[in-house]
This record gives sequence, structure tokens and C-alpha cells, in this order.
Amino acid sequence: MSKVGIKDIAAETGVSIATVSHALRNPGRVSDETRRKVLAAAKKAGYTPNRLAASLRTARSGNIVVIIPDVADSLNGKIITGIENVARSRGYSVLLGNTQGSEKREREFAAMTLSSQADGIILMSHRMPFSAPAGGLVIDKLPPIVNGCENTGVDGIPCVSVDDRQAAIDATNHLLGLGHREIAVITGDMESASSRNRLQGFREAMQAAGLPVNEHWLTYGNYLPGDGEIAARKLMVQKDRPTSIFCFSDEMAIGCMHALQEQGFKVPGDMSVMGFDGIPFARYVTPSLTTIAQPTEEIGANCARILFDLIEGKSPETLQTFLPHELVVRESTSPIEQNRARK
Amino acid sequence: MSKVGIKDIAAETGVSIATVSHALRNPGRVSDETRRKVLAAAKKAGYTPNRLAASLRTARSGNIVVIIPDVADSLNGKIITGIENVARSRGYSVLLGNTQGSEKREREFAAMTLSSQADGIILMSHRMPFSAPAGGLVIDKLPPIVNGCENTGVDGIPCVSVDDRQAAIDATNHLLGLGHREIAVITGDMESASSRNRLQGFREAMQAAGLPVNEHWLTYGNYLPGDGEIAARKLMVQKDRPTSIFCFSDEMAIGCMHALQEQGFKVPGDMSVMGFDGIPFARYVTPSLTTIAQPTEEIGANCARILFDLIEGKSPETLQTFLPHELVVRESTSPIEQNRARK
DNA sequence: TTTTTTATGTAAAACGTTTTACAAGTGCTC
DNA sequence: GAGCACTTGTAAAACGTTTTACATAAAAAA
Repeated sequence: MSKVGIKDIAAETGVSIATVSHALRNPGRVSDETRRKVLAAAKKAGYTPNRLAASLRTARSGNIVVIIPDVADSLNGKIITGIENVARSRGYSVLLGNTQGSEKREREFAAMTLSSQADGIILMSHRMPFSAPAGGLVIDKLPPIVNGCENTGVDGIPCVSVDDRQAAIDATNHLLGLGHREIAVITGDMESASSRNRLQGFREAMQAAGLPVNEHWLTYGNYLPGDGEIAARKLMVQKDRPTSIFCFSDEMAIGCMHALQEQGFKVPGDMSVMGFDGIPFARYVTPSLTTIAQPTEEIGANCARILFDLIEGKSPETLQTFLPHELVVRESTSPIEQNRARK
Repeated sequence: MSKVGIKDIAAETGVSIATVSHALRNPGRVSDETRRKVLAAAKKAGYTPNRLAASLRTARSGNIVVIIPDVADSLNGKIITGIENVARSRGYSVLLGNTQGSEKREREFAAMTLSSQADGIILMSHRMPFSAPAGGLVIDKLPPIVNGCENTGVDGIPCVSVDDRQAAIDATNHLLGLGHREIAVITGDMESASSRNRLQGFREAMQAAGLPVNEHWLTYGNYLPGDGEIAARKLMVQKDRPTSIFCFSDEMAIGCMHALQEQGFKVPGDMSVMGFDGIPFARYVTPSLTTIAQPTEEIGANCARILFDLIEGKSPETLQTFLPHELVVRESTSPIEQNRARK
């Protein structure tokens, strides 16, 4: 039983393969009569067109590759879900490019566009996975590409994310509103613009409140729970301690709370903790985590929509898409008065 | 600047395209001299072979599709990571088949093998995504396929998972060992063999201890935190309450604990809670969760290895691969004495 | 020297589609 | 009845590789 191809359907139906193809792809091009016959024969024979052949001919793979540090990350998982949904609805498939942060892998996956395996790239990284020729990267030499959550800084590449700066301002203002003056920060990877923008927002909010930023209380993390634990321990041994900690990811915030509680500190009694991301588990830790929720699925979906438009030749309306974030107040932050009372 | 193809390299080098192809794929087939020239020209021109064309010719897409209910799930994310790593090392790419449990989507993704988009399937579902012809499914009419964590029950399909029955026995024995006699269970989807096997293991362990299973305390969930919350609330209003709850997923256990604590019950003081899966967050909830850890990445990696062997014509050594689970004892379970004391 | 093997290169077919350019038939208009 | 437009169908080229079968030259064996 060799595989059934378009020829078999043509033979079965008594028409040419061109007609079969038209009947399938281009209904108006053949008579209803013929179309019915072809469809029936195709169904009967269980014919599934070979997508490779079609892609080769049309120079469209119908795939996109999403380059992302870690699928297993709560945030990324949701983003991919958003991408996947849109992709399926538009007839595309998604190739997974899990990089663990490795630049080499980022480039390998990006190269799939060069070998016609993928028509475009959704890039959740701050690095451009292509070498710049002399004179720098030129956008129209590049395959269609969209930046999600991150920003490579290369001109002309659409970006979709929350307004990190404003989100950090909102987060900081929440803490300030509770009376906190002494706020520590655990950042993400400072190579990435998102983390830099958040820090920037934090500084602006502090400045606007007329408060100094204590650089002692700035710790550089990398989004993982372990980073939060380490940072928390480092902060706790300092003589002058902050009254609250703003973490640039929920995972770090959760690790941070864990370490604090382990050492006998009460959250939020002794220390308020604020997260960022809005992962589902933030609700379930104790105390539940106050955070800035990102519209993750929507970010993914928007990336996908823009990318498909790009692939199909429409240029995006705007290069920078900010999706709304949301301050979710839960139990891990409380007014400073309460703090002092306990001390 | 049209795309550079094998012809260009051939022209540039002054050899035939056959020679270029050999130089690239089949080093022994050409002289060192020629090979060097070809490689140099290819590099200089930035030649990347069109994978679609190669795949069409060789009838090998180099892709596999992993059909999975939800990438965003903590457990699945890790499994995919394991798959991805092995895939990359063997030169395969992975297509993502996110189904949200929909059978329709499972079939759509499975059909990628029919259209030559994928060479094989890793299936994390308990349903076969192909219609059975008269006479039932025959394994050698099917594309290469491996079952991960689940089992379709179709003969001849390799399965990789933990020994769910034994794992449930271990979990139950842990609770029994702490003195618990009254154990409630929140199951997963009972359509799936894994959940059925776990329940079976639970029953066996209870029976071995000479204890009855109280069917009132059996709740059917679907692995999500919300299911745990609902189940917990349902259990708490019953007159006779168990002293411990065995949840078939950590997510449910976490939801369960959350609901219990919300209603003023102490975990583990009033109620011990046991999970299943060993997701990273289990460490970070309060109290930290006792659970059965699955070797998720290894499960993924093994699925992938077996699938690639299958694709490449080697038949698997064994159809049923059990990977070792591990009982991770944390704070959410405690001896019954403590329970009674508080009451 | 002649014959046989080995090394290296190539022409051409094949993979399974899509699409262009053309042909033939049908009906309509004037 | 000629001219025209429209409808429907088809032959054949093209997409960019891999691979088979063969050719030639050089080296080895006789």
C-alpha cells in the first residue's frame, strides 16, 4: 500500500492532476460536478496532500518557529498557548525553539527560516539571532520576525509586551501607597530591555515620590525562584533592611517569600513582597502574591497575528504594541504601619 | 537577491549539483580537494540547503509532532523540554500540538504525519487520534508513535511513564505509615489509564492494610487547581471527614490545600495532603507539598529516543518503559496522632 | 601490456505538488 | 453566422534537493 497521491485521485476520477489540485484549492476554477467527484474520490481514498511538496512549490512552509528560553516556564507556557491558538486558526503550525538561553540555539532555530522550514520567527529574546553583515542588520534582508516581551533594539521589528516601565511605576506606587519608603528590588536579566525598563520605572516612581534609591538593596536575578531565595538571604543579613521587596518575576517573589519565611520573617508583617508576571500559582502561595499581571496569552496571540500579517505581506500598524497590565493586590503586601507595629 | 541554491554553489565551484550534494552529505564520495572548494563556496555564499526539497526527495521531514493537552501545564512543560533536547541532538525538530484536550485537535495534529509534515508522534493522550478501519487499528498501518504518561491501549505502541499503580501504593503507604486510616482521593481524568492505575494502586494498598475504601471520599477531578478546591470544599461539608487527602496531581493538591486553609483547616494539622507529579512549585507552597515526583524530563527524553529509533527502523526493546518515581516527603503530611490531638 | 579495481564526477530522474499558458467547448451578442 | 467572452479542463514547467546508474581516469593487479 504505497501512499496515495494526487495522481491516484486524478486517475480514479479520470481528470488531470491539475484539475484535482484546482478542485481542492481553488473551488471556483472547476465545475461543481467535477469538484464533487474529486472530493468524493479524495475522501474515499483517504488522500492527504503532501504538504512538503506543496510548500516547496509555493515557497511557503506554513510553519513559524517560536524561539523561547524555556517552555516549562509558567509565563512562557501561556504565551506559547496564545501563539498556538492563533497559528492553528490561521493554518500555520508552530515549531518549538527551546533555547535555555543559549545564543547558539537561538541562531540554529532562527536558521530554520533560511532553510525554508519556517516562514517567520517569534523571538522571546533580547538578542538578534542573525549575524550583522557589514553595515549592520537591515530589516528587509531579514525574515519576518516579531519580538515578544523582549526587544532586540533592531529597527523595524515589531514588539509586543506590557509597558514595563509603567508597570514598574504602578507596582512601586502600590508599595509607596502602603507607606513603604524602603524598597528593595530584585531585577531580571539586565541584558534585556524589559528588565531595564522596569528598573527605570522603579527609579522614576521613587524620584517622583522624592525618595532615594538605596543601591544596596538592588539585586540582580534571573527570574528563577532560586534567584529570589538568594537575594532574600543577602538582603536579610544587611544591617539596614528594607520594608518591602519588589521582584521582577513571580517566581523570584515566591522564592523570596520562601526564604524569608524560612528565616522566621513574616510576610507581609515584617516584609511586603511584590511580584511581576501574574502566573497562576501566585494565587496559591501563602500569603498569596501581590503582582503585576501580564496578559500572557494575549501577548502570544498578538505576536502571532502580527507575524502572520508580516508573512502575508501586510505591514503592521504599529511597531510597538503595549498590552495592558494589571495590578493584582493580594496578601503579600500590607501597609507599613502594620510592619512597624510588629517590630 | 534571490535565494542561493545548490545550483549557485555548483556554478560557483564549477562542478555539478550532484557533486555539491555529495560534498555536503556524503563526504567520502568526493575528493578532499573538491569538498573543500564546495564547502568554501557554500560558506561564502551563505548557502543553507532547502530542507523542504530535501525532505520531499528523501521522504523524511525531520519533524515530530508532540500532541499534548496543555504546554502551559507545569508537568507538560518539562516533558516537552526533555523531548526537545533529545530531538535537537538527533537532528529533529518538534512541532507543537497543543490540544486543550480536544479530540478534534488531536486528530488534526496526528494528521501531520499523513501530509508528510512529521515523521512520528509523541502522544500524551489516552485516545488514539486515528479512526479505526474495519477490523480495528493495526499497528503497522500507523505512523511511528509513542505514548507518554498515558496509554491508548492499542497493541504495539510503546509507552513511557512511571508505574502509576506502584506510585499510588507508595503514596498510600506513606499516609498509612503516618497512621492515617481515613483517606480521601481526588482522581484525575478517569478516562485515562494513568488515573485508573493510580486509583487501583490506592485500593490495593488500602486492602493490603485491611482497610475499607470509603467511596464517599472519592472525587473525580481533572488535574487542575480548581478541581482540588472544589473537591476539598465538597469533602469538608460531609459529616464524617477523612484525615488525609491523596490528590492525583500537585496542582489539585495545591488548590485543595488552599481551599482547606481558606476554611480554617490546618494542613497538615487537621488534614494531611499528598500530591502527585513533583512540579517545581510544590516546594514553595505553604506547607510545602509531600508528593510523588515523576522524572518528567526523562519521560520526555525517553519518549523521544524510542520514537526516533522507531522512525529509523529499530524496534524498541520493550513496549512498556517504567521510569522510577520518588516519594518526596515534605510538610503537608504528618502523623495522625498530631491530628487527633488538635481535635 | 592488458585487465581489473578504485576513485571521482555527472546526467538525469524522481519526490508530489501548484500554477501558467493554452485549448476546446459553450453560449451570447450583434 | 461571425465574433467574442466565459467556462472548464489540461500539458508541462517549476520548486530544490537526493540518488541511481553510468562514464572516465587513474591505480593496481595480472
